[in-house]
Amino acid sequence: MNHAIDFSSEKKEVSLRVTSQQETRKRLLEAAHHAVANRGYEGTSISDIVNLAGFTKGAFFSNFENKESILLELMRLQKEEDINLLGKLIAEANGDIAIALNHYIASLDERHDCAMLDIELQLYARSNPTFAKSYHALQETNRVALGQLLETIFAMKGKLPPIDSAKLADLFVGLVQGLALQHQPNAGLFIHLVLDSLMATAPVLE
Amino acid sequence: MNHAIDFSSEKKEVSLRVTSQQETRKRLLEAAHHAVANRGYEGTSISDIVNLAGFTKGAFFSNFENKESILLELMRLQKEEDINLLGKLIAEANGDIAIALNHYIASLDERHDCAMLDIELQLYARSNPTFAKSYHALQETNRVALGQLLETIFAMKGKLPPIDSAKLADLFVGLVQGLALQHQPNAGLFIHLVLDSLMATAPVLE
Amino acid sequence: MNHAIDFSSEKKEVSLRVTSQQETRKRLLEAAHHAVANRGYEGTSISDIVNLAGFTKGAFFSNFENKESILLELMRLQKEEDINLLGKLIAEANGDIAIALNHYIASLDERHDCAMLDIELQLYARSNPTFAKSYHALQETNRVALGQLLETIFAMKGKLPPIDSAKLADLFVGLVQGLALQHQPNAGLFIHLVLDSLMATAPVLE
Amino acid sequence: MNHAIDFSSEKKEVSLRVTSQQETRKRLLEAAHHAVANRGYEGTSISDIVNLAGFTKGAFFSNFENKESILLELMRLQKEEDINLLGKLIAEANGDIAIALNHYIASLDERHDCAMLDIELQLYARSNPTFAKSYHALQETNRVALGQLLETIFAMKGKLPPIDSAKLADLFVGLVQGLALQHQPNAGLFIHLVLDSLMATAPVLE
DNA sequence: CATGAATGAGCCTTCATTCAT
DNA sequence: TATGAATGAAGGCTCATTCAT
Repeated sequence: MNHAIDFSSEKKEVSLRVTSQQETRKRLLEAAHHAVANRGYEGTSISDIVNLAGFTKGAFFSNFENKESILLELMRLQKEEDINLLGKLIAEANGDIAIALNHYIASLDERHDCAMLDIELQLYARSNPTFAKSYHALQETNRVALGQLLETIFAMKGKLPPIDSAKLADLFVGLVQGLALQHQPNAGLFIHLVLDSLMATAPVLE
Repeated sequence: MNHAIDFSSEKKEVSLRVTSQQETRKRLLEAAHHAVANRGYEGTSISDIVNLAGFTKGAFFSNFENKESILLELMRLQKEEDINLLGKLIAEANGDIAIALNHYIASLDERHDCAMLDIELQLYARSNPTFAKSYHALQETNRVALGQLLETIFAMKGKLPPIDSAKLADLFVGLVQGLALQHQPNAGLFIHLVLDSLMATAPVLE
Repeated sequence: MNHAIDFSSEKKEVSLRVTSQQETRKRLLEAAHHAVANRGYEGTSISDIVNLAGFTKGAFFSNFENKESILLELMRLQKEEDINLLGKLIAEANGDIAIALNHYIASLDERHDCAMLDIELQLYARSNPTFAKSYHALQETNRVALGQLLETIFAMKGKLPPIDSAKLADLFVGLVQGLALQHQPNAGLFIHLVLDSLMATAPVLE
Repeated sequence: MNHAIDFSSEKKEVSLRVTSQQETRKRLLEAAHHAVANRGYEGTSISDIVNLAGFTKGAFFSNFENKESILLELMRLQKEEDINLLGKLIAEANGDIAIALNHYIASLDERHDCAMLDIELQLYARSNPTFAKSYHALQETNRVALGQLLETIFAMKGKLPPIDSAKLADLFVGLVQGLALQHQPNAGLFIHLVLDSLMATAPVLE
């Protein structure tokens, strides 16, 4: 589920290859994801995106209304993917929720671009109330789901989270983003450490 | 030590007042600090800065070589201030290091602009290796100081940090930045919660 | 002979109906006529035209070589129609040429789009000598016909036009276009007023 | 009062010459006047204007907020000039109003660019209600002044205008613009012809 | 023939930077 | 030193045109 793209493909190959619009759109989104995660929204020009994707500017505007709209789309995909990933990991864990969490944390390291994109989305939301509204609405879904997952894990150990589960999710997300910002190589380890000690010191359930 | 500026001062007053070059420079830096923290580096134009400071573009280029150099200066001041603040709190705590930490955490909420600026500095470092080098060098000093402070606090409770003290500082800083990014109102509380549980579960010293 | 088009027809109906190429071409021309008359040549995009006509861009380029060529065609049709209208009115007037002129003037109000298109054609001719040549050639035919009509009318009142009949036509056309430009609601009245007073003060024939 | 500019000056000379901002603004306005009159508003790019004036695009935006605003300014100047010219001619005529009118008509031939600009302004007003409002407000002043002038001239011959004086002005302006559109070399003559015959056939005053 | 995605030139505009004052 | 007009390189976006389907 890593977003690193193989940008080795040449423009020539691209124009020879039959690219359906869906394919074009997907490639533009991938390129935008990569570029925005690495250079920021303002630091990424539409030229950057289309060059990375192997297209020209016109292709961008055939697929997106304007620069902001690709960020909105990126946000939707990102949040959707986040939620789906969490759901899938829980489902696959077959009841062993701890495994789901382990996998989720492990995936965070592999999805550094996603964390950076999320930071950019958050920053962009400052300057755009409409965008902020969409962002926070989607974020809320994720927050609740993650909160429930964490609460369940606490419960499995017979513990009650020390704070409201949604707030616990906030703390978790904050930690994840802050560590991503530092390119912290030990992010997963740190997160485990924090969660484990929070769990160890949490009050016993009932 | 809050960077909120009083922008109520009128341009007229400014030109009447004799503004030494030092004063001009300081005001430009304050304005830049505020603007960059709130709108990002790319989102802040030199016009924004000089308007906020009550000057014109010429004043900017009389005091700074270019746009990037004001960010470098901002970074130096920011890191210097961070280190000084920590030192001062420790000194003022009169041996009760825990109080120093409490004050430091309490100050984080009041210094949201600083946290946001730090995030911007971190992001800008991505695109500029020279800048990155300066940034990380200064950051390292802070990291070590903070690490030692944390280690001392653990020691006072007879505990050994579960990870290397510098890494503990990384974790701390990551958490602080991540929560700032969210405008998390419970940031201080969350940080205390994490530190307390880490301390509680840490191995006993010796 | 008004060019207002019924744009209520839906795209769906269009694609169900078998549209011969002639039909497609005609609809595109009508749409272009309307759009150019109301928004100007530069202000009308090919998208505007095809949307108005219920087609897509491909249809446009299947029927016209480029954007300019539809204007050329529009010009041909416009001038042809002008001439035919004049001829028809004269024929229908059954010898009473004054009635023909009255009808012609009355028709001007109904053909505001045509007058506006003519203005656009005239303006476009500035920037395109080839186009200008075609335009003026066709215009000349009309000018002569109109001049003869006016001369005949003067003659019926026993008068000689105060200026060369072709120039009289220029004056007439100028007045018509200038009033169209203003969306002058009294255009017909003004034209009659001018013609009548010119006729009243014209020298007696022979 | 002709707007034809000497564009022979080279860019080099310009940058050597001390150009005050007022001078720059004036040159840009002259260039825009010329370009818009000859190529239309849509057909004139900001590049065209600044090249003609011997500046770069940045100079344009240092002097005008955007492309539309230079047109607004052009309109103000144009209408102001129109009104002033009329006023001046009347004043200079020393009671012989007919001379004022003669001069006014004579000036029309020399101010072809102004007539063409006015046509562009009129056309642009179609697509911009705000602009249209300003335009028509200014136009109204001119219309009334011109109407009174015409009425006075009729009165001097002991005649009453056959239509309301403001409408007479509309007719006059319409004729002027229509003839300008054709680049009619005999415009002045035609206008005199029309006015004279209208006057000759007008009802006697009282 | 018609579709509509992609191209690419060109447009309006912003903004860091220069420089004469 | 501070001013602010002018520069010039990008950037976002539009649109006539092409072409595979």
